[in-house]
Amino acid sequence: MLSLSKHARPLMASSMTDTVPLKLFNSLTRQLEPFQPVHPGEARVYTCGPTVYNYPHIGNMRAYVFADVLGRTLSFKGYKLTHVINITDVGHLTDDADAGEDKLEKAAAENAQSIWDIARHYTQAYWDDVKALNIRQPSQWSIATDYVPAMIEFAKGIAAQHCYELDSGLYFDTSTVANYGRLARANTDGGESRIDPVDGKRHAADFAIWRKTPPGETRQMEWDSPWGKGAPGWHLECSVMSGQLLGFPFDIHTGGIDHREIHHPNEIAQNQAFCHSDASGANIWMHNNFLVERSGKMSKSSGEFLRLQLLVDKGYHPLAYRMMCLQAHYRSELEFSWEGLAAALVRLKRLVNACAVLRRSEVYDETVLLYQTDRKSAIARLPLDRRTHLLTFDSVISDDLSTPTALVVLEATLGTFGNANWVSDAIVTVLEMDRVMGLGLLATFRQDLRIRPTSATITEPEIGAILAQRNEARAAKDFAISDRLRDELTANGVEVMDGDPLGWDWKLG
RNA sequence: GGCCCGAUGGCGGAGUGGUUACGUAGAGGACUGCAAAUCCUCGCACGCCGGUUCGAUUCCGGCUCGGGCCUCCA
Repeated sequence: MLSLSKHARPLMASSMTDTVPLKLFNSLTRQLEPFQPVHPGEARVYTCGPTVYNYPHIGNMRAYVFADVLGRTLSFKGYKLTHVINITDVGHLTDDADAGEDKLEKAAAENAQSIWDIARHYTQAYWDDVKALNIRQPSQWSIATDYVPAMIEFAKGIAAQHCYELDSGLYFDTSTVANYGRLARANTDGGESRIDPVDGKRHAADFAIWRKTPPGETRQMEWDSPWGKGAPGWHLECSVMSGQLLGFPFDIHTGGIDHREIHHPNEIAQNQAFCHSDASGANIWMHNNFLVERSGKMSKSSGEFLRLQLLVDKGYHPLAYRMMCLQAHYRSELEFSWEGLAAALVRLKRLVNACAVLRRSEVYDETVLLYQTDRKSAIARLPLDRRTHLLTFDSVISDDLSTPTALVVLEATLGTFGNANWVSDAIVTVLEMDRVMGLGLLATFRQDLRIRPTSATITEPEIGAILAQRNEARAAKDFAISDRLRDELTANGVEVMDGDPLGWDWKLG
């Protein structure tokens, strides 16, 4: 049992207007920093989104669960959140050199479809996963191809002072900005590259701002520009969309830790050039660590990879994966295993089970209504000792989004609501905490978590019929028949649970 | 070759200069016709070698192993 008092703040400071300061780890400084909004009372966040040339794997989705928890926390802390996630539907290369093939063009060629159809299809697949993981809709999805004219304007603005043109495109000279690569802490001079550099580049780290279509070729996605027909370099889009939609400087830029080394340093260089400033464009840069899998299934290039739908096919509710993500800190690597996913599902089931007691209360509807219409007064009505739990939760989540400990606080808090008179307090507390965790604890029923594995052959009506027969046999104390029927269900992957309102569940693994 | 990170119980994963979360799995008990579900209780760990210290899993150094980035990648 976690010691709640260890995290609790003195009640003296317990007015909800005086919340714990939010501290976040800034990759730029590699330390925790208090969140101080650029615009008072507001939080503007930009998240590097997916490239839609393939299905997202669950490792990709960890980044958006993280960004979601960040956004939810900012809302929880009372900031007016503007969150932008981009959809990259252009500008990814498959080859080593900057002049290589575009991943979308390649996918279109392999599938004999229009590149635009491919992008639409995988964008929808991504949005399906977003929804299934209870990731909140951002204020805006920015689609890269909608911003190509803006990208060209941006490039024109920095071209003279910071760029040079080669046959293959317009390149950014990284020596023209101060402290290039400081985010990555990379020594850009040392070492030998394993990659053949593009001929003519002034520095190995220089990158494409505009990629020209090779002479004689025509691409499905290409635009006219002062540097000829072609497509924008993929670093350009994030600078343009974040700057246009959030304004420089904005508060927080998030992405996977892989972006810390190349993409974000390049984005920062572009921002510096555009703003004529040494500032990076965002006050805080945050990076989530990877989901790792020992057999390397997390790499798309290896062919088969773990999709959220595969988890569902095997009988795991998507929120079990969200739970799995929340159990680890976003800056730690997280090891994926089916055993670990099963553990997360069981934990989620038990939490939902505990919350089901609250939902059956006669004060449930009115309490939820009160919370939804006037959240602040619903919280203000909590007795002081009850409100302390929320302060504890606040201090934990405000400590660089410590979701693993926040989960423990949530569970420990639920455990203290033993008295029937505290049900409405418990409901308000759970609603408030789940606002951040996003597990849908009071929106999900136990039966929602009972996902039919695709391998199951027996149908739900058949299960119901057998269970009815079994109950008859049990009533007649004919346990031989009763046990035979249960064995039959077990053989079909069904677990019978007599003392559980649900009655039965699919067996996993 | 360069840069960076990690190593905690069966598995996952927090955290800490001294009393070492939590989940899941496992054990015992309650309940059950018997199980399961549920509830209660309980084991189980800090990679190796040195150093600093009264005391190190926690700080420092070395080693081993693992991972990431250097090319698109969450």
